[in-house]
Amino acid sequence: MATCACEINACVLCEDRIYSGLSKEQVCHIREHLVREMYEPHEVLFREGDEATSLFSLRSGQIKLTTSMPDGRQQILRLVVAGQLLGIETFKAQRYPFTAEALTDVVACKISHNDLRQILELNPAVSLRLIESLSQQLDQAESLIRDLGLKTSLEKVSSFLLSLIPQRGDPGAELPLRLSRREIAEMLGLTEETVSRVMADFARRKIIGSGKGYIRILDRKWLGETAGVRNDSTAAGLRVVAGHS
Amino acid sequence: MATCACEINACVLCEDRIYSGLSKEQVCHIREHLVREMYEPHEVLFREGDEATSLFSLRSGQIKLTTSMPDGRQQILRLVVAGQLLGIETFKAQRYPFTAEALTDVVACKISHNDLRQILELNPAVSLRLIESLSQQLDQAESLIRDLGLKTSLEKVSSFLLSLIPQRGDPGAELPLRLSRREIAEMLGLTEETVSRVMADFARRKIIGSGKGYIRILDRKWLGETAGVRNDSTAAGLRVVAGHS
DNA sequence: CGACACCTTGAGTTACGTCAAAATGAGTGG
DNA sequence: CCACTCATTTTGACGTAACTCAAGGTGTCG
Repeated sequence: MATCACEINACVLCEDRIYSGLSKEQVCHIREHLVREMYEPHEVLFREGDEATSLFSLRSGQIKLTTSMPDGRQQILRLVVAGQLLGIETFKAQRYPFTAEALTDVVACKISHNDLRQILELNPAVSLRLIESLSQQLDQAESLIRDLGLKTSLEKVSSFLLSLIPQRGDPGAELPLRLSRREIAEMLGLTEETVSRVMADFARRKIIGSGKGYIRILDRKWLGETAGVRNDSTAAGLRVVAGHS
Repeated sequence: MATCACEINACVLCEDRIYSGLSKEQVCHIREHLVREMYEPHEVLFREGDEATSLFSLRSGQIKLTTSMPDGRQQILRLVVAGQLLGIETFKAQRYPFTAEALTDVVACKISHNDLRQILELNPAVSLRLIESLSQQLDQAESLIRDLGLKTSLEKVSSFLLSLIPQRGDPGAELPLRLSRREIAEMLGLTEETVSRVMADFARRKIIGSGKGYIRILDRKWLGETAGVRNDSTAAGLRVVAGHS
């Protein structure tokens, strides 16, 4: 146990509990495959099109995944937060389909596809966790598709703001906002000017309070209705329930 | 064995090869969990918001997954083709986040989450296949996000048309087009009028040839450039795949 | 202090949506 | 076969949400 290269316990691949049933030697053997890496804000983990041999599990910090067109237009595909995986898309593919850039200080575990494959064959519990993580990511991606495909700028920004609310914790508290207007725009398929206008409007109407680096949700109900959300319990999924024949 | 309820061999969960290493009794035991179901065009497998207990593996046909806003706006999230899974998003969640509707005659295998969980614990190989399938779906979803977020109507339709080209087979051949203009629009975040105009324009410029129920790609290179396809990979997102039965 | 990145606001433009009407085609029944 | 309906597609004229371009404001850091 003491000889493990990766002794941390805060990411999908590192958690103790998924190794129940394995001997300490086996656990160490697995953990030896994990390489711990650190990044600074704006540091790039890899670029779209780079050859992909590994995937990451984010221990702490935040990462944005972006894709861009030849002329420079950029789209944020996902924000990766602590505990989530990153790059499983490449489990079969050879190249990263997006660029990964740290938004904050980041600690991540890196593991090669081959090593992961080995681990999965050894331990079904890890597979289950991986499948759950992937399902959640897919769900999230579909939610973004919904936002991009059929919402107005007002609705998009509302959805975005709601997604900032943590699952647990005081919903009325100040929420840290790490993304610039430009980045919010790149996430929602808008321009930074439009995002700025909408948020200024929301602030004027006391729907949100905003300061530098943070925002505060003042009228969650209104945001929910505007975003087209029916069931307001979840913040991650932004579930839309159909009422329609 | 001969007593298997599901003797077919054309979906992720049914393939022989993933059961290598298991006894015939075990394979039968697994397959007993699979329920084979058939659907007609326009038949709905389940609706957004329905309680989710099962997932499906599509044996043949095509299914569209849609989500809608309270006022009726609709977005197609994905087209499911033979061999793909459907509804793993609900592996943890309780409700389907989209409506699934058959576009053609459909044969699918249905399995409950619990049964699947049991199978996965028994057999790591099935997990691997599932993870690969999920990775591919995620990749596809991200590609659609990219199209929706940063492309113009021209670029969107180009991407879509390119996605119709089957991986194998004559690229210049007539491609069956099962989707209506409205459905293409719902996929691309456009209106049916815009799709109609763009496609009429393409036809006038001899970029495609179009007839009822099919289209023919005449200038693939131009479409690729317009869609902003990166040189070494094809657009994964709007992969529809020409149907066969 | 100046340099620089970020945000806001305004005025003018445009890509796409909306509304409306006509054209086309498939299905049905006489 | 034609006559009918009904859904889909096309085309046109017009409106508008969001983009573009431009300028000015605000905060941060060396």
